[in-house]
Amino acid sequence: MPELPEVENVRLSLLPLIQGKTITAIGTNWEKILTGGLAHFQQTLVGHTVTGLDRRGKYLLFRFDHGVTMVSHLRMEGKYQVVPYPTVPFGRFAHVWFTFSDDSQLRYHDMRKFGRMQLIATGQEYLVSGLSSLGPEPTPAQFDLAAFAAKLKARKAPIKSVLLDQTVVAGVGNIYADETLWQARVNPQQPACTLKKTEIAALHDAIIAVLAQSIQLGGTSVHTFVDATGARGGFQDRLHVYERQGEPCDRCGTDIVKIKVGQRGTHYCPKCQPLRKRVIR
DNA sequence: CGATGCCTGCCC
DNA sequence: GGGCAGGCATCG
Repeated sequence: MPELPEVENVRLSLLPLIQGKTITAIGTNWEKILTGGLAHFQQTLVGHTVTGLDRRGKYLLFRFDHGVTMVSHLRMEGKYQVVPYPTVPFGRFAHVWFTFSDDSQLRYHDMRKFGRMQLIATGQEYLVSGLSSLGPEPTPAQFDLAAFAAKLKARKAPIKSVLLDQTVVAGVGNIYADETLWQARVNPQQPACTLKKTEIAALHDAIIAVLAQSIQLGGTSVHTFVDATGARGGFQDRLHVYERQGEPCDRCGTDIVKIKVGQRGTHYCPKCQPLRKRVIR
């Protein structure tokens, strides 16, 4: 499912539904999602109150009143929902549920069971694998152009693969990698270390702009994404290349093509985003 | 680094 | 039945 803009919209929609609520029970039918096991979650969280909900990259950070944070990653298909009563029928893919003292219930749905939750002391989030080495948030204040350029210079891999590396910049996934490369007119297979200074700057700016615009529009619902209220996003109507193979490029009319880069489906315009072959002699 | 596993559904 | 799907950890 979700890349940074989708996770941010989950955060925005979910926070008002759970803030100030106290957990009275926790259940699961797929314990593997709960790192450390169900009993650990019950012992740590029951009787405690949600004070906030933060996000870092694609990770959600549920804050509790006793200095505990629940780190939650939705991976491909994870979704949160809040129902008013525990008696509301469970969907087939509800795998974890948190009951609150007002009888409402937070439910985690995950068709593919890839998502994971784990508990950590607030302030020690850097110990969680994935969060420990996460790159900067893609915002003007956090995402430094010179540092980005230095990271690209050190990598021979295709730029598309490097954008998916969360240690380079946090929150870009398969949709936004393709979209930001189209915006910056960079070929996804171009070795990262061969990008020109102007291309790096264009890509840096595109990452900031595209993700911010998608957050504003509620994220991208091209497959199944919905926020905590069940609302779809709006950015799927602004996609230029993702899953548009065979359709004309919005800039030049050339057919968008789909290839594989690092085992991931990759969409681009062969005319606007030409691959610069290394000049041999 | 690239490849594989984790899961289930869907589309060909 | 095979291949693919908004991701990441964990191998070699």
